[in-house]
Amino acid sequence: MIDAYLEILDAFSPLQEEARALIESQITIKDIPKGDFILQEGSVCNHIYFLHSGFARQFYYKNGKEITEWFAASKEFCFSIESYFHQTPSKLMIQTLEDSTVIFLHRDAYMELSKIQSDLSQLAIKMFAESLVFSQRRMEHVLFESAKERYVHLLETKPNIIQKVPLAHIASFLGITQETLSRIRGQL
Amino acid sequence: MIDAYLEILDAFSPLQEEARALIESQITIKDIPKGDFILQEGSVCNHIYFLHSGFARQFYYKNGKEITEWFAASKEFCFSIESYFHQTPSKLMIQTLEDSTVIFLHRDAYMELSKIQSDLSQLAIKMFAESLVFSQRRMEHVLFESAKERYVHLLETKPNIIQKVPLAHIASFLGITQETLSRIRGQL
DNA sequence: CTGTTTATTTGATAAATATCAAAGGTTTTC
DNA sequence: GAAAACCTTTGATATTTATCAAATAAACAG
Repeated sequence: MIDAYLEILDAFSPLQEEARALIESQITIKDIPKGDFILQEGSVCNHIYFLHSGFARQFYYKNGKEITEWFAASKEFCFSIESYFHQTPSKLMIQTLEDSTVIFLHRDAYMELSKIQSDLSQLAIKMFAESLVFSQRRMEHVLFESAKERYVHLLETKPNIIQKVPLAHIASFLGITQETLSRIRGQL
Repeated sequence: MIDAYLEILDAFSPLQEEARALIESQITIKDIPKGDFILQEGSVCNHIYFLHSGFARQFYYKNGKEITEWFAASKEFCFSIESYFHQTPSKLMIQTLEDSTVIFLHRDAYMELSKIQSDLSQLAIKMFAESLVFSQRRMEHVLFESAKERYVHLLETKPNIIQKVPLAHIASFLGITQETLSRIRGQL
């Protein structure tokens, strides 16, 4: 399990033996049943989470409504960007939608180690850079595409999400109401 | 001029003498007259730009229309995230709106130095992390606020931009038409 | 199974914003 | 300082999406 994890990290940025050993020393693995929270509202996000298996949803409350920010599928990462970097209580919650196995990489330990092991700092740079590019692209979609185009785009790039997740969650992720999404579906 | 620049970097993440000297060895300074491009469409973004003085606009073409992505005021940074990280031709252009003095920090040199000098890698992590938080916040505004709320927010947080920049540029940044923005202004 | 909760669809209407067209204002330029 | 270029406002109308209300459909618990 840990090997697969290290391989995925290595694909972001190459890791030598020493870096791998340091990461291994700073992770914990937990089984989290369906419906439980990986990250709860109000607690500080002190880890980067990796879903070895399972599926999770990241969401928060805005004017009393649940807003889905994104999903994490098997072999993907998630964390609360703002809470992690600013060390503030998280508005974001991360909840499993299936029984999941999650690898926790501890922030402070990692930060310290990244100061003395450059493979680790290069990995962090690469991961945050990719998140930035992703965030940037999503912004373009939200600004310039209609609800229908955004839905079709999600359908094409992440069909598994649409199968697994209730329509209301997808609608809030797309920034539209569930009624509108239902009508869009009807047109396709 | 370089001292002020190093101070601003240092405020992101502390830099020792060695790190400062390495940065100093990798920067170039250029005066760029009003209307000239700091980054042209199609070229690869190989630097992080810092406006020592002046003012610039970042924009790209979408369906034949200019879309303003953001501005860089005096003492601020800019670059094309996607071109810089993926080393692809830039869709984004950065054009000065006033005579400007710009400090160029070279990417490859910086990346190499950051492998051997941890202050530099920590600085990169901090800067990209801040960009991520910023990008995240902007996403929330775009998803949940009306055109009017977004304009008021910009007015409150960056009044200088609204003074300096033609309405059409602000409208495209906000993701609305200039007619709508003009009507919003009329209501305030 | 069968009732109960939860998720999805449908309908009627309202609000926000875009689009197209044109009229006024400002600057810039020679 | 007049013409040209550019920027901003205004008006009429169309489109997209939200909102409120209700009807189905699907999933779930006992």
